[in-house]
Amino acid sequence: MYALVDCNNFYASCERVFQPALEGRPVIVLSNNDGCVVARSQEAKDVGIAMGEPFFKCRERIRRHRIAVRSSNYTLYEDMSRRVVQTIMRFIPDVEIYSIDEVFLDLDPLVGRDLEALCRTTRATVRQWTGIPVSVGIAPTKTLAKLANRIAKKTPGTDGVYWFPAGEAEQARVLKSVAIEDVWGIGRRWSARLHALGVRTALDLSRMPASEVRRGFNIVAMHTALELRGVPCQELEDDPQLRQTLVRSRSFGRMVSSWPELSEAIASHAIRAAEKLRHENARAGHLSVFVHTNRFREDLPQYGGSGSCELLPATSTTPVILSKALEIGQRLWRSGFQYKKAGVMLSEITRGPVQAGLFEQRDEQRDDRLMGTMDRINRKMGSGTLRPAASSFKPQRWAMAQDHRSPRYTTRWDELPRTR
DNA sequence: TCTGGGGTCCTAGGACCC
DNA sequence: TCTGGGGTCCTAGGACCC
Repeated sequence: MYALVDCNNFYASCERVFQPALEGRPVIVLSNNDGCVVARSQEAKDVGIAMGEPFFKCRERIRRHRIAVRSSNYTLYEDMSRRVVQTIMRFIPDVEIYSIDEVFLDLDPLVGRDLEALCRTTRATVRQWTGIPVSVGIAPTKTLAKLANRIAKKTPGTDGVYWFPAGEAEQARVLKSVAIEDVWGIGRRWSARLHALGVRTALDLSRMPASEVRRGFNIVAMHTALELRGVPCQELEDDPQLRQTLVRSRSFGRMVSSWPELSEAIASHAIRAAEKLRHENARAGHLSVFVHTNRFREDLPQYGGSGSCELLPATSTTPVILSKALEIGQRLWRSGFQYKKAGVMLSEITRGPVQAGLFEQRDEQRDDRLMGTMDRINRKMGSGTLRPAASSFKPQRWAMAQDHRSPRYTTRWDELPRTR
């Protein structure tokens, strides 16, 4: 048996924990750069603010409905997420952290106990200790736990916890109530194709022959269909694997065209990517860099490109990654374009011993000591205290717009919440 | 004027091997 | 008229997720 715990309107709920005056009011949270709406309180959903809607297109409705607007504050959300998981683990220790606001739980080791009561206690405690409301779905497969969670959220009588029923007739009734596009793993494209085949609900998909799903779509879709029938195809992944890629990229607050400005943006992404890599105790064997213009500005000339190189030996040393990223960036840069976005991607990520390069001159142990020292100083004195000169020292034109950010209440001494 | 960022997995096809 | 059989690796593109 699996449970899925999903935080309700997570980012909006985080904002409310520290500003209770927002309770009962519509709240939205914007993406990086204050570009799009990425989270909405129930009240904001009710007045028709869509997920992913560009901010500038809903300004009028925001004013009319007195919607509270926040820039995204990932420092706060990540810390709140950690607190929610820790609280859950007090009750149910076998967890898979699926996303910033979702956790799968393995209930099998607790069999014999009153699982529903346990889930209700967990839910109430998370609310009490962190302030975050969550919903819980319980079912024999992950796909059904997702579906059950959705029902827990939408059905007032469930009080936030829903157990997928055991009886066949009852199961069919529930599956029939879920539209195919609301099934986990079925996106827009596949929904359209399934509709064309007359498959409109979760029940319809569960009744399709597995071989037909396999042939018409792929093995992932087949697993989804089987899981809807109660056949588990995905296990709990409680041992986090090493990531495969690490990307740092941003749209610019304003477009830039000069190489010095573009290079600063690339430099800051390379620096942050290398830091993140070291934080995960890993190294990368491949680096790529991309830049592109604003695709929405059809009146302007468009250009985009990417380039890459091997990192041999695999490394997490900032100066190495930075200088190679800038070399690639310089090759990509063309004058006469207005750039909107740049990014750096690290891949072939490994941990542990690395294959040395035959002709490499660098002293890697010295590099590691230097980076370790730099990271420790930055941890103690504040991020960016020590940094390469290639990054900028002043707020720049390309810096991210973030006009509505709340304080980092839980991670900065000078931003602690105050009672008055 | 303003349009996010970060991930995973699968498949098909081409290049190459013996 | 008929033109082998069995593999691996890489990449691009397409799907999905939050």
